[in-house]
Amino acid sequence: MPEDAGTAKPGGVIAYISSGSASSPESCMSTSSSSSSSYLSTSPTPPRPSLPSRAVGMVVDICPPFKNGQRGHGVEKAGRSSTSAKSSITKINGMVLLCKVCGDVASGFHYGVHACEGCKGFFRRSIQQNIQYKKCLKMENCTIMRINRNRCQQCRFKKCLAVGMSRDAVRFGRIPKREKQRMLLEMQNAMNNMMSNNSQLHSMLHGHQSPSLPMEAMTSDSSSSSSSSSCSASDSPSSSSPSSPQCPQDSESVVSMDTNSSSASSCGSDSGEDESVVTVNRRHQNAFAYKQERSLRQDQASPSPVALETGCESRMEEQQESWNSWNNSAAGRGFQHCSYSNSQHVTNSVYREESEVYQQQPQQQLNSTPSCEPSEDSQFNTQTASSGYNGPTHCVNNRAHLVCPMNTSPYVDPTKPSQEIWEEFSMSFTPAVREVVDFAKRIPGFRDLSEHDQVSLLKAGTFEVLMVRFASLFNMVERTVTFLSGKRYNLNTLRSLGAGELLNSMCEFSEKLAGLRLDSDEMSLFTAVVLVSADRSGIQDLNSVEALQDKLIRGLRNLVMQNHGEESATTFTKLLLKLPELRSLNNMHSEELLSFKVHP
Amino acid sequence: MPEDAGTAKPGGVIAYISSGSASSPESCMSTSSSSSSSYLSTSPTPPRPSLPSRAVGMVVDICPPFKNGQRGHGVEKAGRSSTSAKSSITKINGMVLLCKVCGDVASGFHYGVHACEGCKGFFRRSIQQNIQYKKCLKMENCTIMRINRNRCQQCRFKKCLAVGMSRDAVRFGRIPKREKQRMLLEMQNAMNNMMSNNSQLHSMLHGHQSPSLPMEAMTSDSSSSSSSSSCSASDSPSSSSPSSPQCPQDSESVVSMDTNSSSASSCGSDSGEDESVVTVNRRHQNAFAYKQERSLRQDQASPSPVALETGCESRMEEQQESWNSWNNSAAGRGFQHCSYSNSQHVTNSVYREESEVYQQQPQQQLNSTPSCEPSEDSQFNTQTASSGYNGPTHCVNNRAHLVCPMNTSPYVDPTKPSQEIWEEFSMSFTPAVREVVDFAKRIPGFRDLSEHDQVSLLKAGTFEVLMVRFASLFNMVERTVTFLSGKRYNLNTLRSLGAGELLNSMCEFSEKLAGLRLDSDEMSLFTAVVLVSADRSGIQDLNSVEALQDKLIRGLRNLVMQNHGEESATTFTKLLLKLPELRSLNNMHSEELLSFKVHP
DNA sequence: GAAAGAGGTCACAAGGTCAC
DNA sequence: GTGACCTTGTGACCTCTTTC
Ligand SMILES: [Zn+2]
Ligand SMILES: [Zn+2]
Ligand SMILES: [Zn+2]
Ligand SMILES: [Zn+2]
Repeated sequence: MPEDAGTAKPGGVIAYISSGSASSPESCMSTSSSSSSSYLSTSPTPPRPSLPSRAVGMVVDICPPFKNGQRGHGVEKAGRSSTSAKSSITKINGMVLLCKVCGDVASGFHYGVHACEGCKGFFRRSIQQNIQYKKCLKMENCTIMRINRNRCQQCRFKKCLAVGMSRDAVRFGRIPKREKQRMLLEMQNAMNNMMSNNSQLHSMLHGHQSPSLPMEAMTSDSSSSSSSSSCSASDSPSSSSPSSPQCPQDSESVVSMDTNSSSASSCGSDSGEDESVVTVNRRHQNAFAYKQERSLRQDQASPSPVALETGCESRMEEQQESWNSWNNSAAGRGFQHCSYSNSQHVTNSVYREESEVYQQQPQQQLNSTPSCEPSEDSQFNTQTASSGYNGPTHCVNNRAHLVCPMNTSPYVDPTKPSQEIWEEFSMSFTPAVREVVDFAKRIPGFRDLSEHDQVSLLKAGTFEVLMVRFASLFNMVERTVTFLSGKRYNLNTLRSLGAGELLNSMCEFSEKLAGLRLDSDEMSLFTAVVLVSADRSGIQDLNSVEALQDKLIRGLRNLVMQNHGEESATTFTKLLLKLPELRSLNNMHSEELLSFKVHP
Repeated sequence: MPEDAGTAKPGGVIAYISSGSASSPESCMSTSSSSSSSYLSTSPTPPRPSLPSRAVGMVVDICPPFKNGQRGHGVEKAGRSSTSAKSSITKINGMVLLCKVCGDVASGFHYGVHACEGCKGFFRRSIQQNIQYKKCLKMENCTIMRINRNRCQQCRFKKCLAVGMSRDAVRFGRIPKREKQRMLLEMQNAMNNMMSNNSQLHSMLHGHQSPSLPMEAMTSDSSSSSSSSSCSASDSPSSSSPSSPQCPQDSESVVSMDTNSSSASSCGSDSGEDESVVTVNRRHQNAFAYKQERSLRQDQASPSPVALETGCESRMEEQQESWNSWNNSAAGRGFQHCSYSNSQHVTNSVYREESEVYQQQPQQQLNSTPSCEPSEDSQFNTQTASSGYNGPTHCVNNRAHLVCPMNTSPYVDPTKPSQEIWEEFSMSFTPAVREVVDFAKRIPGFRDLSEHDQVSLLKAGTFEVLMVRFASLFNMVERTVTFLSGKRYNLNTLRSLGAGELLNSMCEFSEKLAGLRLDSDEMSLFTAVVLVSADRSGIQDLNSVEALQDKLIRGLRNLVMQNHGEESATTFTKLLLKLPELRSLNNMHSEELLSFKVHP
């Protein structure tokens, strides 16, 4: 049903504002729009400038019981006069109202109907000047949607009338309270129905950003009649052409894709100077809290700020430190996801597999030597929090950032508050971090470094160690990535969820590393080398670190020389060359993490 | 991508319009460049009729925020109504937008993309009549530029689609404020990218000179409008207010070499945005705040290119290309400039010196051999900072960022507009970058890589190469650093000027590198290895790069084995271990550079 | 007074035109 | 065909009016 967007009947629709979406109010719009458009035609995403970003999380349709002529809804407008002056959007209790004519975000109740500024203006002009529009070039039944509303004036006007716009349907003045109340109830009802009826859809909706889309799909209104067909043929001369390029996969296009999506939105709201990551997190939460216009549920007092606080307490310090280092990375560039909306989405169930994979493969690697081996299963099977979320959504959501194998799943429930997501992620990877710390402790000589330097190395090197240690999660033969939950996901799926260049680089790296065919001892030693070769800024006793590095490297060389026969020299060299690659991955990773934090 | 901004994501190019007289002489360094037109394009640059004479010089970025609450428009069209009015040119805040398809001056946002009248018309015709163009005579990958856009319709149309033109992406009506805001930010971002040293690599590869000088662009703007308006208040606590010069003294401010970002202040212009400032605490000391903005999907895919119409008229066809690629970088962040006005300070003019020094000395070095030893002569009179600079103070000036040996002097005249400072810096290091490019071209096999990959490697590796090549500028025995001007500065002096951890790390690195006692051949080969070992994200043909790396490494190993007797193995290993260190330095450097850009 | 919509305004873009 | 101009809308904002 959603698929054939064609049928749209934007009826009273409601879009829910999910606070979760982007911390920054504005930013979000981007993603959503793309996704939305796409489902329709493959066509490129039409920009949705007008939609205030914070809008939308999901859209719900409401079908207002009364037909237009009626008045009344309780509503609030995003004050434009207000400081921030978001554009004026009409919402009710956090739900965004959509234009009944075209599905764009409504700016109010105009001429008896919730309509967008465009349709309002169009209608005004139409009636003021009594314009006779040129005849429709098609069958006089064009579907009117935001992206194509200007293509056929006759049909647009017709639609305006059809949905009830009329000069005498105007309602002036403030909305009576009763009216408002009633409306609210109605909406809530509608929402509930939807949710219960179609949970799947619901989750998909949550994944979407664009309001209009979904709703159209679901709109059950019988009313409009016209609809459907439209999109297709007529409009789309475009579809044929423009559309296609959209989902290009060639490198070039990929680039652009990223870009597109990444439009920057500014986020700096405040001045904070040097605050630690912790603070950052806190801020985000606040931001969210602020935004959560709707969800009642998440209001709980401020949750614990830092992700790390979640599970384990022991050794937190160090871990915390390492987090900091990750977080500190350079600039975060917003990275993006392209939404290939249309593409088929696969439910991941298909890829669902046993988790043994994860547990075993990797295990061996660090094991042999000093390794840590987490207590098998339990540790890694952290939560299932997400389990409930089946959302097969193809729709890329903002949080795609967390498409990380250290997470339990690449899918994110958009309805979840950001901090919760982070916490889960944190819980998921924390055991691994601890593993690294334990591993480090077992590296002969590591404990002899000053505590400060141990911490510094861990901070700088944890990611790199994890990368090596979990390289086997990236299976380039099957083109899948195994997450900590044990599930495997296809690369393409992950990409469609927002994974970008970092994923590619990691795969690249893993493949090459695997190609060196190290045995477990070598791998352990190499991992140790990786750790002590981590970025040294901040190290106090450089010589000691260097000495340790030297020692380990010699050991590694001997080991390699011993095991790899003729290729030994080459293999050793190649191993060393993995170090700068790891450093690069580390940087990319840091940026993305940071990016997530900035824009959860 | 990780490293510097330069990565690829289509962004927009920006050019600054310095209307009127080609006043800024300096900026025109491009002029000279133009003369050295590319060997590529044989034909002289065609005049640019359509472009208002003041056309572009280089592209760069942009600027300062205009005030918003006001009516000020971010985007203005050159009045067409006015008599002379050349065609309508869309500019934002003084920056000309360039056509995303061909690079000509854009006349507006057409079909979802900033495009020129030509491309707009072409696209319209194409979709209206659903024209099937004749097949491309070449490889269907013609580069579309203003001068040749009519040569291959198929490719032109393809490019149109590729950049996102589509009927579905049409945007009518006035540009939403937030949209404008966003564009501005993007431009800023683009500018920042440009600023990054990698910039003009592409053209250099072609033998061109870099078009521009970075930032003049922002100049006027900043001055004109109150610009950074917002910086103010909330955001940046202290430093921001231009009027009140401050001299931050906190230890924090003293951080990095290039940057001293500490007092970063974000200038979020308006509250409405969903901006959030993230403050990151990096490596203990350096704290900088930056705002990252990312919108998931914005409408127009990437920011549109803009051209600065400076006075100089060099044309940028090809350069445009490179710009595009640079700008493509991740769009995610939006930076703002805050004008810091610092107080006291001295014009560095005093320190200005001939550049011959740089030009010659260094020159030889990479040519045959790598090392450079600036020292020696009289040229290098170690001059102490104190000389003309009255405030050797510990008072770190905000711009301490540019305390970089690639500059001519660590002192910065605070009264100088930020862009001018950058320009000078740019002029200072550009030759060195060119040197790197030339060096790269001479690496056997490098030219066999695809152009894209050559550029990618250069983008990622230029800093690292420079670091190796100029390592000798760091004299750890005497504890001095020789700047490109030939002058030497004491480490402590530099620290007092704001250099921080990066400087330490660089010294560290240089010392260790020197300890390996490589001869010039080894150094050259090592430098080549460094380049081909640069971060590979974005590389298209990984295998080729790897093969080249392999070849060079073997060569290096042989050479080392031959020269270093017993220590050879160790030396070689140590050399390889320098690679990750370089990567780290590169990251730190990028961050600081970025930081400078963010908070000049 | 505050909220909320009708109408007005005018920055901007789609399309059409017609010398090249 | 091209693309500089022109004409005709469009729609983001704003002001003015009505209603609570
Ligand atoms: Zn509408
Ligand atoms: Zn129609
Ligand atoms: Zn063009
Ligand atoms: Zn062609």
